[in-house]
Amino acid sequence: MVEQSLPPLIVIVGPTAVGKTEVSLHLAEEFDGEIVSADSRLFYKGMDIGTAKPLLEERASVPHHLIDVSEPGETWSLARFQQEAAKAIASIHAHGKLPFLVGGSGQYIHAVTHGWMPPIIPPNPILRKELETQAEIEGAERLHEELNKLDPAAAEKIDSRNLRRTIRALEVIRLTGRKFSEQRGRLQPPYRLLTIGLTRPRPTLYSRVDARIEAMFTNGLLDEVRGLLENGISPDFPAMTSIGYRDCAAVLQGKSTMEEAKAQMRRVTRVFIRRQANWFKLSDPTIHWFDLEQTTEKEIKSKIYAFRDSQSNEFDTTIQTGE
RNA sequence: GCCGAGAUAGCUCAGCUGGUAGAGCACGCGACUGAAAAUUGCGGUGUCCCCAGUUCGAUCCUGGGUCUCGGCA
Repeated sequence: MVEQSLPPLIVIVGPTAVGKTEVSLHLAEEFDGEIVSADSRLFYKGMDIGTAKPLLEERASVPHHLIDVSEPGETWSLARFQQEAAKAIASIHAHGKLPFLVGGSGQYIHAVTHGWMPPIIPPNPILRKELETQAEIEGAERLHEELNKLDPAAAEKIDSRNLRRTIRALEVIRLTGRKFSEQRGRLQPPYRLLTIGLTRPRPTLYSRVDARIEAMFTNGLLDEVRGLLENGISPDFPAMTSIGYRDCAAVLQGKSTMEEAKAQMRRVTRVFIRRQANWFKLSDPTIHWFDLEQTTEKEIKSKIYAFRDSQSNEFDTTIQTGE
């Protein structure tokens, strides 16, 4: 059996503020594991409070990967994450440890667990800017029509006003001369997977978020943002689209109040939680869900023990499921 | 107590000369293959404060009541 030779990977997913950090730390300790972060906001140095980054003390007990690995001015991407994550996982396997891929960035997790092979065309900022300008003048729909002529299959899958995705598709087509829809590949992931989903009832999640936002401010979120701005981190950088940072920048500039910032953060975080649920669905048969309001870590651990000792793919339905 | 304004979706409010109602936000559901904590599509919701009257028909007009807000006492 080919599958039996595949190295194991534990994936831990769930919405923001569900408690992934705490649980995954305990699990990694229990199983002598290391954590690979699958969170698009934890790469950046100096963005700690607003991103709810695991504390240094927490990271001391278990090795962490892909946290604090770049400056806030850098732009990450799906492909870069995929490569870095694969590297980190491989090195963990190489020294005989169990890797835990932990995070809430749905697209990034999927890329790993579903073996996505995005088109190999890197972003072209100049072309993107050009297309953005064109969209401003002629409207996003016009670009979408253009895409529809070049690649109807891609256009059908992208909402006509979704400029981001329309531009990416056009970018790939222009730079390769081939259709975008024909350049998205998919392989079997090279791991034996166990995906664990952590959840809590929405109302609980929402009130945890509210409490967390309050704590962020007491812990100095405004100072953190002030520091970033003073270091020349422009609010335009992708890293600054992290929830709360621009809101805090507005407070610092006297454009809004702290209460307004908090309220905005509460709203946006709730919307974020709902969007995350689109990637991690309770109905997904490949995810083993645990409601942290009513399960103990012991139950999760025994699931992982069973997985680790079984050596088979019985836990992993990803392989069988086509889509 | 008097005068004025108001009472419509969970919230803030819109509703032309009477034909049982709508926008934003919230909330729910979806898409996502090198910017993803990004970007984006779809959706439901209502004793139109209560009672009576006029009318073929009242959220809208008339009378009464209740409550809220402001001003004056």
